[in-house]
Parts: sequence; structure tokens; C-alpha cells
Amino acid sequence: MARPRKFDIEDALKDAMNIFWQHGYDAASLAVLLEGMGMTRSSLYQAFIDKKTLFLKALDRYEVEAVDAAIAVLTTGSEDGAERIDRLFCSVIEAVKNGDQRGCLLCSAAAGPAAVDPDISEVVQRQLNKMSQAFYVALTQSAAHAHTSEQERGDMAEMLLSQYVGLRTMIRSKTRDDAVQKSVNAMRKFVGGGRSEVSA
Amino acid sequence: MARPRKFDIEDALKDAMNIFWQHGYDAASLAVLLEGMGMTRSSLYQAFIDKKTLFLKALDRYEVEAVDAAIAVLTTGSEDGAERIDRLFCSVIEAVKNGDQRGCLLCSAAAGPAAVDPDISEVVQRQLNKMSQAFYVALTQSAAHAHTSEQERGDMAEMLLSQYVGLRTMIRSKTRDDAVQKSVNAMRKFVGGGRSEVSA
DNA sequence: AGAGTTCTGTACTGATCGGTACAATACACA
DNA sequence: TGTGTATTGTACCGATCAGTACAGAACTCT
Repeated sequence: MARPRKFDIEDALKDAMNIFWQHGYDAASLAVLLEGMGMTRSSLYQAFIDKKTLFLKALDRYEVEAVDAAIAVLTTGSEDGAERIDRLFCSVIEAVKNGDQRGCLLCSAAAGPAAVDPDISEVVQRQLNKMSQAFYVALTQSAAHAHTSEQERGDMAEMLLSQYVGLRTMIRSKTRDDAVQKSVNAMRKFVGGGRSEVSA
Repeated sequence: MARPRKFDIEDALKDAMNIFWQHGYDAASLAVLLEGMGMTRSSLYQAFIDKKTLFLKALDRYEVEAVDAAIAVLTTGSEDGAERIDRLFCSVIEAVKNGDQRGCLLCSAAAGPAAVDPDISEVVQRQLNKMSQAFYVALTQSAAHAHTSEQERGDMAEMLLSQYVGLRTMIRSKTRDDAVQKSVNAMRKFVGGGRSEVSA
């Protein structure tokens, strides 16, 4: 019994996520968001309260769309966990070779607004934790690492996470493809999930 | 034969560096910079042209003060390169345990303005390259890695760099100390420069 | 058809952004 | 003691920022 909204709220959120992903939190001005989301100021504020709330919702959306997808790669598919880790890092290479230099919204949020805003930091930390746990699961289900201690696997999961964050951060900063490739080469050899080697 | 400036230009640059380090490029507004550098608008613009130029100079300053220091750790001191790598990562832990959550200006620049500004990206890439070369040198001078191929060491140097970037990015995002410690534990074991182990 | 309700469009707010104009000032040198 | 010169202080600039006020529009239900 009221005027219906012109936009789909999920579509709009997806647009917002992509805009934040590309521009970063600060650089994604209201004007840019409005344009990209195809709506007016009133509609945006009515639906999403304010910019920060919109960003938090976009981060949630990113969790579902990207983080959970990465976690799925780490926890399902191949039987060997190390191979799944391998696949995740290869997919990062794949993306950058296709010209995607946006990096990772989660990683950018970690480097940017999470440093100053506790609410954003909380969400970022939760998602990062989720990823480190997925690394842990993959390691536990890996022939090459099953024999290691629980603590060793925990340490290594955390290391793989920081590796992932660093990699995607560097990608966003326009690091040359071959440097990214090299880093992943070493990581793949280290994890030893090992399918075929790829040259730089 | 003119009015002398009230401030030391190197001191001011150092202040600027610290302000950018703490706040990040965007969040370091002119007002904040002026306040922190203890000078007036005219003086700043007269001496440093504009905000971006000031930032580039602050980045240069950071290179001398922090990046070169890290490179010194990687290339001098102990005879064994792996132990020097070890020391670098331990110094990161040291800093974070002392409550320093600013991360690394270079890494923040990589995640932030370097993604949109080519001039900044260029400087960032140059400094990152410098670091990766230092990692390479350290690996080459390591008993544990001297036998590896040149390519393997190149890959691994790049991996250590992205590890470093990821670590310091996560630190800035308020990742819990013990997670950082875990990551470094695994990295230390991996590199095998190994002095005593440290628990999380 | 009319009332009630929610959304949309536009115009506007005050604050802040980076940057500039220009006069007053403080010095070195003549 | 002027005079030239570079720095400083202040006042200001237009642009942009996130956010709001409010009238009009578009729908459902009675």
C-alpha cells in the first residue's frame, strides 16, 4: 500500500560492492555510488541509512560473493587440501592475467578504513578469520601436512592468509604480473599441493 | 637576503612522513598536516608545492628511514642470510608488540593511492623492488638456500615480499597480535634462518 | 474515486576539501 | 637607514563532501 521502489535492493548492493571494490571506500563518493547504482540520493539514504552502513552491507555482500567462494575453493573440490590451496592462488593469478587489478575488497578494507573505524575492522577481522580457518582445514586435509602438529598448521594457515592479503594488495598497487607469478610459484612449491609448474 | 624560514625543511618532512604514516594519504588533510608540521598553509605550499608532492617526498623520506633500514637488516649483520630474514620478521613482531599498529607507510601507499595514481605507484613499485632484491640477496647468502636455483630464489624473494606486505597490512587493520605471531612463526620455520622458536 | 503510505526527485545544507591571492613581515645587504 | 626579497599569516576561493528537507509522484487498499 505504497509507492513501490524502482530498484532491486540486492542488485543495488551488488553495484555498490563493485564500486567500492574498484574505487576503495574513500574514493567512492556519493556521486559515484549514485551514478553506478542508478538511483537518487533519497533512495540510497532511505534504503541504506548512510555511506558507512552501505559499505558494511557491501562488505557482507562481498563475503557471500567472494570470500565464501574462496573458502569453498579451500574446503571443497579436490580431495587433497594442498591442491585446493594451490588452486586458490592460481585463481588469483588467473584474475590478474585477465587484467583484473582491483585486488580484493576485503584486503583493501583492511588497509584502509579498517585502520580507523572499529566497526569496519570488526567485520574485516571476522572475514579474515574465516579465511584462515579455511586454510587450516585445507592443511589438515592435505597429505603433505597432515602429519604436522595442530599448532604448526595453525601457524601456517595464518601465514597463508597474510600471503594472500599481501599478494592481492600488491596486485592493486599495479605490481607487475611476473612478480605476482613468482610469488605464487614459490608459495605453490612451499605448500606442495603441486600440479604442474607454471613459469613466470 | 630575505626573510628566513622558521622551520627546518627536513624536520617538517619527517613530521609529514609520520602523519601520512599514521593517518594514511587521504585522511591526512591539509589541516592535520599543517597542525602536525607546525606551519602555515603558505609555507607548506611554498616549500612542497602541493599535497601529492609532499606525499611523494614523504615517501622518499620513508625510503631512507624505514625501507633502507629493513634492507640493511636483510643485507648486513649476520653472516647467514636466512637469519637476517628471520630478524626482519621478528622486528615486525617487536613493533606490533610495542603497540605500533601503524603498519608500513609503503604498504599502505600500495593499497591506497598507488592504486589510482601512477606517480605514486611508480615510487611504491621502485621501493618494493628494492626490498625484493634485498630478500634475494639474503637468500643467496643463506646456507639453507644457496643450493637452490637462481629462479627459485627469485620466486621466493617475491614471496617473502608479499608476505611482508600482507603482514604489515593486517597489522594496520588491527589483526590480533597472536595471529601475527603465528604467521611469522610459520614464515620463520619456512625460511629456516632459525634461532630459537617463539610461541604465540 | 479518495485516502493513506512509501518512495523519488530536486534543491539545499554546513562542513571540509585542496589550493591561491596578497599584504604584512623579517631578514641580508647596500 | 633604506631597499630588495623571500617567507609568513590571513582571508579567501570554488569544488566537493556526506547528509537532509520537503514536495510531488506512484502505488494499494477502502
